[in-house]
Order: sequence, then structure tokens, then C-alpha cells
Amino acid sequence: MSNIADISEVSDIPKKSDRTRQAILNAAAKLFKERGYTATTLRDVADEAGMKAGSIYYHFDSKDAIMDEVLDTGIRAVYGAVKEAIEACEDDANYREKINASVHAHLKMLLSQGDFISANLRLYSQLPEEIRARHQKVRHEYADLWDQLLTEAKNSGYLRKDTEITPLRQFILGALNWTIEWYDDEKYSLDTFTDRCVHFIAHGIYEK
Amino acid sequence: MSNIADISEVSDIPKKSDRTRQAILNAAAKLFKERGYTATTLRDVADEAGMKAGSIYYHFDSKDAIMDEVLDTGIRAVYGAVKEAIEACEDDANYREKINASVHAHLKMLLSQGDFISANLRLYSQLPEEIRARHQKVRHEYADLWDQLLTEAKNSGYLRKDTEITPLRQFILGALNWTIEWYDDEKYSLDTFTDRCVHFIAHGIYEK
Amino acid sequence: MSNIADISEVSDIPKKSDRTRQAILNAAAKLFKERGYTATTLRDVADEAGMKAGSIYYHFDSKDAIMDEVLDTGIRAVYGAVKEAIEACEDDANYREKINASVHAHLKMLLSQGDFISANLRLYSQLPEEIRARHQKVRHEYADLWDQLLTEAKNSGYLRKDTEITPLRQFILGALNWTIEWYDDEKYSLDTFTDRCVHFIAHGIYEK
Amino acid sequence: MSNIADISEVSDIPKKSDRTRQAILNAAAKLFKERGYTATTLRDVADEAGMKAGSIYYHFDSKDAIMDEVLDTGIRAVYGAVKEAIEACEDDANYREKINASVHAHLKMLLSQGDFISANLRLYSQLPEEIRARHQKVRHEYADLWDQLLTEAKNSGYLRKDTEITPLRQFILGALNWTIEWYDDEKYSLDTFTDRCVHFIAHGIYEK
DNA sequence: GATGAATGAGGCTTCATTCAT
DNA sequence: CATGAATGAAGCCTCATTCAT
Repeated sequence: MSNIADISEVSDIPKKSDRTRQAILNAAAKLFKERGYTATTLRDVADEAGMKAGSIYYHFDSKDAIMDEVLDTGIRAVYGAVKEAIEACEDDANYREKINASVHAHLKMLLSQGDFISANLRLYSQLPEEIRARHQKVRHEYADLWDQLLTEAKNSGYLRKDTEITPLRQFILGALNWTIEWYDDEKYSLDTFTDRCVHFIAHGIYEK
Repeated sequence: MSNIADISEVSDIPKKSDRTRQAILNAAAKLFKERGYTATTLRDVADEAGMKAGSIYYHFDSKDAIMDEVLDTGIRAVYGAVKEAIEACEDDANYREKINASVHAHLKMLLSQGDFISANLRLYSQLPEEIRARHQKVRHEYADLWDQLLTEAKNSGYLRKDTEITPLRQFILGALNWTIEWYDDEKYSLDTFTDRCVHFIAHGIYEK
Repeated sequence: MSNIADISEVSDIPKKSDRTRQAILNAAAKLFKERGYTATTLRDVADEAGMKAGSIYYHFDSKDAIMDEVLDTGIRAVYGAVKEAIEACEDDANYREKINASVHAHLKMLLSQGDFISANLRLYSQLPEEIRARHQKVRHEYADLWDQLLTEAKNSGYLRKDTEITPLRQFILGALNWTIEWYDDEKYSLDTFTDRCVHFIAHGIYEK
Repeated sequence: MSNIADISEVSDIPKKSDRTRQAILNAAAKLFKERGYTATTLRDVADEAGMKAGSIYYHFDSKDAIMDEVLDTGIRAVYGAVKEAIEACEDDANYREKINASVHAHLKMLLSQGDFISANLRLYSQLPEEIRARHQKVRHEYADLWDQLLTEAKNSGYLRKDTEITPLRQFILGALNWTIEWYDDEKYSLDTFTDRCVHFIAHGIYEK
């Protein structure tokens, strides 16, 4: 059950406190994703993290604060992965390659590092306004990253001239994001799967 | 605030009791969709339906029972609409037309009749196992409807020979379902929007 | 266990809800006075009022709201009693009589109607800033009532010319207020007791 | 921030442990006085004393134990001060002088050495029976000191023959004790203030 | 049919206390 | 001596549910 957040752990020997903190976040992300924010109790989280509910408060100020960090970790992870993927493309003007790489990166993060990002995507619309407000900014930045990519692709002739960027971006990400509802890593390897998705996105479902 | 469930109400003169029942279902669907199951209070539902929480129990046995009916109403509505759309196609062998009609029908139900279906789609994965179990059957039937359609299309040469049906169906429905997270009826008319989606699904995003 | 708040109940047949509300207030006032705000749990209050803790919330929004009403009821009762006592004095210029009447009224309210006023006086300084702030106004009005009385008395020659009003008022009320810490109605009748206090206040402790 | 308790520290060179102990007591007294026993957290106390909550337990067995010592320190300080004041009077039979000296001593301790005594006076009535029981003895001794003084004064003709000692003592101490609720050392010097109080106690409020 | 009022279970949170380091 | 970390009991509050009216 590797998790993006673990990656961000760079210090040599993580202290006990940090490990516990991370355990709480991992547990919370998993349960939030599965059951939603309100339906997940702190007792559940504590159980999953191997501790008692009260102990959570040594590491976090509130349930909200945990959710905040889960959401933030999730979106930043995808953002970073996609950005890197774009920048790694050798031919700077090959937007087909860039878009494919982005789709790959987004999907891969989504499906492999799962809980944090899934929680973010799945629950965002259901969150109390108060929490949601705190995360609009990062989400917008990620949307902007895609919009910029797609706009350039369009200007370079890769997309039809009458393509509207915003709905396109929403459609692409939507198609990708919903995969977390049903992707089964025991049936298809991650790479096979993402390849196939990239193909659908690019060429649609029909023969030729 | 017309709602699919109203449609299913066929008896000539609905009694007051039935109208109240329906008001509760409408209110519940709306709130469940917006906030999730656990986060929605029966007092919220009662408020939205213009009554007091206690009164709900004259019409329903429990919160679960309301959710059950909301879920059921939602899935049956899309199921019916898509089935009708397929059957309405004149040329029985034109699968491209049939698939397009199905996509249209699904999207239109999803976005216009909203709450019941949205609630179903958004919340299914978060529901307590117990409730979810009761709805697997209908959901499977709907999936089968699509699988049958897609299989025939593939056999008739509309789809590539190596296309795997299940992931394809999941991808299509996923792409469509996610639109409820962002479709804004003030920006695009429903028809314009669904046309565009049909096009993406069919041909992908690239020029040519 | 008569209580000021009961007096304010004027409607002919108090509804059940009102009676319960009052029972909660009475219980709360008693316990707040005895143990302090923080040390009194809502379970305690509920027990004393013959109900379950959760039920309190049908009548009040929060523990704070209860405290608010207790404090308010208390101070208004003394304020009203003292004001009436002053106005009831026949000779409008006899300040000795007026002051005596005020002391009497204050003490009598304090010791007979007890809990609400005692809670107010005893706990004010310990309350969370937030609650305290909401009650400064009424408290100031009561203080002003006394200050006005004492100022007029001084100007009419009843008090020494060099008397400073504020400390005097504080001293008088302080001396009176502390009596709730020890007054025992089984040892002295209320009237005997208040007479004696009036005398101390007026003439001090020494012979002649 | 000198404090009576410091005075009682007589050993030549206080060890670090003793200093920490004292810091905890000082912090606790201050906070208990301001907020009450229950509302004061050991974390609050630790903060105020510049340490962590867990560390307190090296010096005290429990929150109760701290409260115990605070209460005890408070009452003993006033007791000692008043006793000394009485004994310091030159003319052994001048009870007016003795009473005045006692009032002075009590007030001065109360207002200058503040926290321990204030905590004692303010909180005593709110304490759990269990704690309160442990302090009745010392409190009685202090009451007896006054009763003895007042009885002798009465027998020597300083007080009216019909004066009842207990209520008188309670009245005097009450009037004095309440001053901690409002005495403001920025408005009046301690000496001016105590003089004025002594005068009120002795002669009452009226001219002549 | 509907409501006012109550309840009990359970959720989030705080806090005195403990204990290994 | 002091701290970091954890715990369990308890507090405030919410909510599905019940029931008499």
C-alpha cells in the first residue's frame, strides 16, 4: 500500500511522530475515499492507523485539518506528476506526445497512488463549503496547466479549430477520473490499461 | 422542479399522501446528491420538503428506505430512457446511430432529470455495503444493456476487433457520468453539449 | 424552590415546552452557582431537570445559550427589584430611606430568589470572555442605577463630601453579594438578616 | 511577580526542583483564580510555568494536589499576616486598633499577594466536596481567630451588646473579600484603598 | 397525516494522566 | 528532570428514530 505521501518523506530517519502522522493520513485518505468525509469517523481512522481516536489530536487539530492535508497531498501529487511528464517530452512542439504523456501521468498517479487523489476527486463536490474553499486555488492551478497545454496544442493545429478548451479539459479529466470507480489492477496491468485509455481519448471508440 | 420520479407516478389523481411522499423523495435526492448520504440530515430533507422530520416516518420506514428508493428510481430512469432510445432507432443494424442515441439518452437523463441519477452515480461507491447490495441487480442489468449493444456493434464491425467490451463500457459511462460534476446549463444548451460529448466519444479529441 | 424566572411566567397555562425550558434553566442556575460553569456538565443539568442530556438541545442551542439566559435573568431580576424599591419610596428626597430600601431589595432578591443572581455574581469573573462580553451592558446599567442613587444622596448631604461613588458602590454591593456564600436561612429570618446588614452598611460595626 | 508562597521558601539556596515546583504553584494559583479549577487545564498551567504538561507530574501527584497546596498556601498566608498584625499592637486592650490592623492585614495580603488567596476565596465554594473537606480545618482556625478578636472587642464594650459575632465576622470578611473582584491598583494605591475600607467597616457610609 | 418533544447512540474533541526515552 | 506520545474517560453536541397528541 505505497502512497504518494510516503514519497514526500525525504528526511533520513523519519521520527516516530512523523510516521504516526503519515499513518493517520494514509488511513484517512483510504477511508475518506471509500466512505466519504462525513461517513468516516475518527474512530475508524484511528483503528485503521492502529491507535485510539484521542491520539489523533496529538498530530492534527481536527478532522477538517486531516481532510485538508489529504486533499492537498492528492492534488499536488498529480499536478507534479503531470508537469514533470510534460517537461520530460523531448520534442517541445509535439503536442500529441505531450498530451499522451499527461494522460498517462494523470492516470498512473490516480490509479497507483490512489487514496489521496481519489479522495480529492471523489469527494470534492460533497465537502462542506468551508473545506472546499481552501482548495480551489490548487485545483485551479492544475486545471490551468491542462488548459495551457490544450490551448497550445490547438494553436499548433493538433486539435480542431472550433474546440473549446474548458469543456475538453473537463471531458478528458472526467473520463480519466471515473476510472478509479472500476479499474481493477488484477485484470489489467497499469500500463496496458493506461495505453488503452490514451487511445480512446485520442481517437474515440470507433474503428478507423 | 420536475423530476423523473414524478414521471413514474401514473395514477390519475395522486393522493396527498403520494404527493408528500414524492416531495420527500425529491428533497432527499437533491440533498443526497449534493452532500452525500451521511452528511444529509433527515431534518434537512424535511426542511426542503416543507415539513417536520418526524413526519417523514409516516411515509418511510427509515433513512435507508428513502435512499433505497432514490437509488432505484435513478437507475431505472436511465435504464428505461436508454432502452427506449435504442429501440427507437429505425435501422436496426446501424450501431453507430444506436450508440450515439444511447449516449444522448444517458447524458440527457443524467443532466436534465438530475438528482436521482446523480445521487445514484455519485454515492453508490460510498454507500454502506448493506444498501449497495440491494442495488447491484439493477445496475448489472443496465450494464448488460450496454454490453449487449457494444458487443453487437463490435461483431458488426463498428469497433476494432481487439476491443474489450467491459472496459469500453466503463470508459464511456465514466466519461459521461463525470459530466455531472461540471456541466453548467447556463453555458451550453443541453443539446449542444450532448452533441459534443457524442463526438468526443466517437472520434476522440484530435483533428482528423 | 421558587425561582425568579417562574415569576416572569405570565401566560395563563404554560405549555409543556415552556415548563421544560424553565426546568432546565432552574437546574442550570442552581448547578452553575454551586459548581461553576465549566464544572457543571449538561448531564448534570439534565439529571437535575429530570431528562436526558440530548433533550436539552430541543430547547437551547448550546450550553452557552443556557448560561446566557441564566445570567440575564439574574441581573434583570435584581435590577427590577431595586428600581421598584427606589421608586416606591414616598419621600422623594429621603435618600437614607432610598438607600436602605435598595439594600433591602438587593439582598432579598439575592437570598430568596437565589440561583440566577448568585450564578451571575459568583461566576461572572470566571466566565469565558466571549460570554462575559454579552453581559457587560446590563451589568453596567445596574451599576449606573446605584451610582445615580449614591450621587444624589451625596449631593443632598447624606454622604461625606469626599466620598467617591464608584468604590463606595462596589464596596456596598460587594459586602451584600458575599452574603450568599454564608447566609443560612435556618439561622436567621430573611428580614432580621437584611435589617442587620442595612445597619452595618449604614453605621459600621462600632458602638455609637 | 512575587508571591506569598515564595516567602514561605526559607531554605538558603532553593534547588532547581523547588524553583520549578514554585513556578507551577504560582502559575496554577493565577489561572485557578482567573478561570476556576475545572476551566484551568494542566497544559495551561504548564505553559504559564514554561514547561510541558507531562513534566508537572514529576513535582505533583495530580491536579488536585496542586489545588490543595494553592488553597493551603493562600489561607495560611492571611492567617499568619492577621495574627502578626494583632500581636503587633502595642496597647493590648485597644480593640479598635486591633480590628483596624486586622482588616488592614487581611486586605493587604488579599490584594497584594493575590493569586493564592484569591483562588482560595473565589473557588472554595465551587470545589468538589472532596477537596473542600481537606481545607475546612485551616479555614475554621482563621475564622476562630477573628471570632476571638471580635468577642473580646464586644466584651470590652467596643461593639454593641447585642452584636452576634459569627454574622459580623462573615459580613466583615465578605465585604473585604469581594474587593478582589474589582480593586484596581492603578486607580488607588493599596494604602489609600485599605484606609477607606477600614473606615467604611468601622463607621458605615453615612455622614456623621 | 403531521407535529412537538424526547431519547440513545454515537461523533468530534478535550484533558488528566501515564510512561518510555 | 523533562519531554513526546499515547490513552481513556468524559464533555458537548447531532441525529435517526419514536410516540403521544
